Amino acid sequence: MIKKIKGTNDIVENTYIWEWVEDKFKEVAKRFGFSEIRTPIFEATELFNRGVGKETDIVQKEMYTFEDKGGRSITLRPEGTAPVMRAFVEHSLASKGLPQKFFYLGPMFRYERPQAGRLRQFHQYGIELIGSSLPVADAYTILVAVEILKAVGLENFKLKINSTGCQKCRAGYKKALKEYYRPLLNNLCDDCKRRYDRNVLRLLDCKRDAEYAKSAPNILDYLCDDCKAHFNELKSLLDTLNIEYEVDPSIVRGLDYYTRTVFEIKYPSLGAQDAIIGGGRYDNLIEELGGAPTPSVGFAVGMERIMLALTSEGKLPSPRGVDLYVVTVGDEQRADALKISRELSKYMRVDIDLMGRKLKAQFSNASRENARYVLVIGEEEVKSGLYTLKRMSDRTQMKLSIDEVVMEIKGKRRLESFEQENTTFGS
RNA sequence: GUGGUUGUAGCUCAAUUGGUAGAGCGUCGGACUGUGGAUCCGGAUGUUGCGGGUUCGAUCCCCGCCAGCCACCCCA
Repeated sequence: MIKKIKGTNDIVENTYIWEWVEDKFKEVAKRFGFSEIRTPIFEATELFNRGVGKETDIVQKEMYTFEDKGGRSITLRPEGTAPVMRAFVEHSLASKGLPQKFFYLGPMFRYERPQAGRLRQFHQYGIELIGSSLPVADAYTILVAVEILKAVGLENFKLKINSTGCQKCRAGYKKALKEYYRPLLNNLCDDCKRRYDRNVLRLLDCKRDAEYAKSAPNILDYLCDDCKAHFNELKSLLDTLNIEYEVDPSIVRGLDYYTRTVFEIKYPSLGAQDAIIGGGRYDNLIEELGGAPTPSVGFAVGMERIMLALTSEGKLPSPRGVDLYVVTVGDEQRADALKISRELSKYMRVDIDLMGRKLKAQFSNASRENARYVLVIGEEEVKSGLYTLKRMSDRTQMKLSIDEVVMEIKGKRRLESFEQENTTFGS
């Protein structure tokens, strides 16, 4: 048997839940003035080297990179921001006026050891607010993130924010960090020893050496006046919105493009993979990709993790069945049933027996599919043009013309000519 | 990539110191000849994850691989 590739997933019985979540997300984003952007699933490798950063784990060890037949180095997108920014630059979208607000939704690829909530092909939903450096843009972005979680019914999440400063103040902070860690170097784990030279900031979120991080210098003490003012205003805007947050100086995030604001939303009961939303500000990214300097903010939501959170909270929607299941008494009515199904499918969701089952089995099938009504077609019905319609919830039956069937099911009005039988079968 | 753990029917799980598989649920059919979720009865389905090894004999022991899960790394 050929099986799915490690770290991938078939979404088969839960597609309706995915649709529901995706619809909520799209709806919220649109309500806040964002419109959808769709970029390719693969890009030139160089985009991520430059955009995400050569020293990040994503680029170092997690990318699905291959050479195509033309000898180009191609990479399956590991995240959504760099491609959106590439498209922004490529289509000169700045000329359409700023800000530009986009949302995206789709599969991302990272070569990692799979776990619950961590797949090699996973799905992210994200938004990008391009063009504004004001703290109100950060607040707006965080607001949308929170609204999205609320829209799907999630409440037990925690927002953590931090500022990583700009290039100016970060330089001073990095220096202070190095000084702090230098005497401790021998006690650090191997990874941290490596990080010391490559990216000192990363030392802060190491779980093994978390003790040292506690008393390390705090980035917030090193922010320049502009960055400090930016961060303070963001906090006061969040306060105004009554959005609860915790300032956590250990949040540095693994992508190199972040400047100033970074934030994470965690859902603590998920275990090790508890980050359901991650985002922040990237004021240098577009310039890095060859565009004019354009500040941006955004975030990404992990769809699989949202699903896990919804499941653990029991907030899953129930599947919607068909409105009407068409049933035939004998084989002779099959053609009529087909014609009637075609007609009624113009007005409602319809299903029909395709297995040649007996009447009883057809009814079982209708209930299993949560059909609201069953339309019985037998000899009498075909002859009279009045069909037996059964409302499954209370087993009420009535004899109706096709027009009347539509009106009953669509619930528009009740006709005088309805001939209620009120018969109940079975039980 | 590192460490640990698990892998039996579609699903959840059984199988006494190694003697070559069973239950519940589901599915299909019947009791019910034009009526569903209940009840009763009956049928079907497994190369016990894959490949080797030890053994007279392996679901059980050993090795390798694959996959899931947990933690690390890191992140959504």
